[in-house]
Amino acid sequence: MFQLDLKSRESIYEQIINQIKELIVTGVLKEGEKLPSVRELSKILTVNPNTVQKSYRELERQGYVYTVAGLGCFAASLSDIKRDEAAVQQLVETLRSTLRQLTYLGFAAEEIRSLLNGLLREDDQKQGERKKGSDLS
Amino acid sequence: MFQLDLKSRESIYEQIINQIKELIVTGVLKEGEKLPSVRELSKILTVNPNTVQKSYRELERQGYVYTVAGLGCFAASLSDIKRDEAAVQQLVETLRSTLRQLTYLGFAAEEIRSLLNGLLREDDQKQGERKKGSDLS
Amino acid sequence: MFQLDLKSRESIYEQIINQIKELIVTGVLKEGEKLPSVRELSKILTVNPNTVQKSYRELERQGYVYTVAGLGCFAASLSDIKRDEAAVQQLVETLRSTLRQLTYLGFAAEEIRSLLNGLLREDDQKQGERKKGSDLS
Amino acid sequence: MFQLDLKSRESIYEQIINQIKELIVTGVLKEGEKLPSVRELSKILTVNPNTVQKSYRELERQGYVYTVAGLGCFAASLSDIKRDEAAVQQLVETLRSTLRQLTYLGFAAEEIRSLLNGLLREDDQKQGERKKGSDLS
DNA sequence: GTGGTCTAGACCACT
DNA sequence: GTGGTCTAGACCACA
Repeated sequence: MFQLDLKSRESIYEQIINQIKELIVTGVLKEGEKLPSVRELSKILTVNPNTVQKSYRELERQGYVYTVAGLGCFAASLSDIKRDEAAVQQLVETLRSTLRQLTYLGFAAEEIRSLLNGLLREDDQKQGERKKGSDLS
Repeated sequence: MFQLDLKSRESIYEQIINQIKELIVTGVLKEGEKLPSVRELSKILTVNPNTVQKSYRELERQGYVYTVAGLGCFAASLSDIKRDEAAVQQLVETLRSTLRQLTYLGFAAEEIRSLLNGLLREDDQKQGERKKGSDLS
Repeated sequence: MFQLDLKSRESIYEQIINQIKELIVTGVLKEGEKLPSVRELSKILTVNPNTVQKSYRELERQGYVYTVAGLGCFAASLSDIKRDEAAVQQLVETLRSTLRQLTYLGFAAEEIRSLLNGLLREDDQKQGERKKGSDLS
Repeated sequence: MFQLDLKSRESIYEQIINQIKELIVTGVLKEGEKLPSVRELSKILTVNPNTVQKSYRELERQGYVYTVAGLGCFAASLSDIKRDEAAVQQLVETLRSTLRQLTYLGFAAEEIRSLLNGLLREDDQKQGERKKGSDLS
């Protein structure tokens, strides 16, 4: 279910967050479904419960899950996910910066475009979209 | 010359690196031109000299500048910039992750494509390219 | 009869307590009327019987209901409700804190006053008071 | 500078958050001013550094402070404070619930109104407002 | 059993 | 020095 990479520069709790987001967004974890308990998941991943806890709290803050003390943590409805404008802006800023770094490294505009198209196609497949994603234009 | 944002999540030395890279790649700092000394720049930015030092070291490692002991630090030729494969891989990974985050937030493939096209156009203009960049496809 | 919100931050047993208090204070549950048994209510709400049990105990402690062994739990007279000074102090403290939070968020005194007047009017209506509640002054 | 009440039902990190909010909103901590470091404050309060850390992170998330790794934590501009709609809604819900509890305890509408007016006057004084706060109407 | 909070350490990158 | 992350425990209230 989970794949942690301890060597990654992404911190453990961020990896947990992202993997759970993926499970929820792709519909593997359906609305109302219970997530493993903090202690369970911490054992599965052989990480400290506090680390899992931190991930769950952040997921709740962003609206991906809701928590009932004494019962557990449950997947929220996709419509509950908060499209926090500040968060979006930060992602866009990251994109902008990363793209710039690539041009600094000598990538031509064409190379970047084909690279991005590759990445977008990956995503399309992962989302299991039937309709073919249109090209950037 | 410089705009540091202390409130940014990006560390100070990274901001310095990126801004100098920008100056070099856009041709504002021409090949062989001298950069301000570590002490000068640290005063200008009211930043710890160690921080500037670290930035210069990293810039040299990546081939953007070269250092002549006793003389200072100079902009290198654009052709000297090392296209470090590891660095590229990391950037691609960042792109992949960021794009995924956007889909988690409910952005449709269409929205992301148009967002990226916008960012690429920005870059095109910044690079001062005459020919219009083609769209992603 | 009951509306539990599992996603609420309020614990389940508190929600039960408050909803029963509401039924009693508004006269829906009249003096001497029997409440559903712990088991019944726990089934209705699909909640752990211990949770309902805890709510009933607390309601009894506060004088809202009385229990007759072997018969069940009954709504008490409104005059039996204990105006527990400690509880009142705690509620006042909560009010104080909440109002302060609002000022921290930049709410002007005016805004808070009009907000409160709105809430008080809601209450007036719920209580079915004929005479119009006077404004805060 | 700080007054922690270990016996309070409010958790330690929440108390820290609220006291710092107060210092910032009342202008005791001015924009750009440095807060005590996590370790410093933890020693002053004889609490664990992690507890202070948790408070600082939450304050940053809400826009009250900004953080520069390696430098410290600084008071943000009052205009940066995020008036998160969800947070406001929750506060209003708390108010509504608390007011209802009071009526359950037998408080008449008039009693509650005079209680609230008392609390609002406290706030007015604390804010050091010159102009007399108008009454609720 | 569950999550929530807290302590007491440790290591890392950045200034 | 600073904040950020993580581990290894503990205690509490709630279900």
